[in-house]
Amino acid sequence: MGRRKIEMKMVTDRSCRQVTFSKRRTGLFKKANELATLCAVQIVIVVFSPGGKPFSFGNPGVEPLVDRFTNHRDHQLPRDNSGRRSERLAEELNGIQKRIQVEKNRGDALEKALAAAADCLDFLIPRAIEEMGIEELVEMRRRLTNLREQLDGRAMEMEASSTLMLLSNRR
Amino acid sequence: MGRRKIEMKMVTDRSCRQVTFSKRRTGLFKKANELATLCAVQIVIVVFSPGGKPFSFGNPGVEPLVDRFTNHRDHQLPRDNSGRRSERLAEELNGIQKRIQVEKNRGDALEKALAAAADCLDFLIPRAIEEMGIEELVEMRRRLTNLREQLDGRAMEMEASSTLMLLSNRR
DNA sequence: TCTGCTATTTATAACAG
DNA sequence: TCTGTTATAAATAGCAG
Repeated sequence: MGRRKIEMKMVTDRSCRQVTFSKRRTGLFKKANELATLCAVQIVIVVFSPGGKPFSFGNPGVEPLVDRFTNHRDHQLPRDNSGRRSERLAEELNGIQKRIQVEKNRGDALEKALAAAADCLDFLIPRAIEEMGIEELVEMRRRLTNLREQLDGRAMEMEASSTLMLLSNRR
Repeated sequence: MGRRKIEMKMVTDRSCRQVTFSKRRTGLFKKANELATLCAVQIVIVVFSPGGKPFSFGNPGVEPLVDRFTNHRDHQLPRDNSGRRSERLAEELNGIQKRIQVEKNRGDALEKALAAAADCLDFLIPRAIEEMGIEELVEMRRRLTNLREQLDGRAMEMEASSTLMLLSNRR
């Protein structure tokens, strides 16, 4: 899909990897947005960057990042190419807009993460958690611990179905 | 990306929508898998089909659905097109294989869901849950309840950032 | 309804600034 | 390090069976 075909294994160069991550993350979120739009379905994605920073996409939720970044060419920051009276003013404005954009992005990302968390919550803990007593919490802990052990061990491949069956009954 | 360009709005025909969903979901999961492989990052996707069925992809986790379903063409069910001695036998076999396939699909789907759940778990509850004491569990419940209330009300749009800030500090 | 086939559109790897 | 461009690889819309 680029100038040449690439091997499907980890990109060794840090810098290239970061670039690849950014581009492909954008592409993935765009695809997710299209899927959500075309098929009217709910979707959530959470991905951690090579640096460990979380990025997320969710639908429904606020307008997807993708669109925001794809369609708003006219929101470009002012260039210092015309009148000179505005030079300093423009610079200041530039700074302010940048900060606003940063905050906006942060808010969007976190909101998406929250939506993701909530969806996961629904998945893991089907019924109202606020009604749980201590005993149930303990039981939940046991269940989650179990789940984690199963996963960490990766030894579950063979008996997956039985374990999974149990889990499935919770939905 | 197909024979002709399509409008980015909900596909009105039910049948077409289902097909589009299946194809694009596969594509999305493949992209996600590539991103995870190329950049060595964790990722989780949960999407609900038009029919409301959950599909999920997670890395790390067990082998992706995509590969499993993409590569096993040879597992097709037998057709009743040849010898007649085997007619009844074939029918029976057919039934059995169908049941196996159903169970396999079910297992695969659940396995995926499990992986997704585990990833979400990491997201919500960063440190080892098995070490949590009762007090911490209670605190966790409080936090989760809070989260749910925020979401259910959807009244959070404006003050999202503050709430979200809290969540973000957990990473 | 599901699987496979291509004409096309879309995503992106390598570059360039 | 970020942003934009372009040649090319990859995804997929509409069909066909």
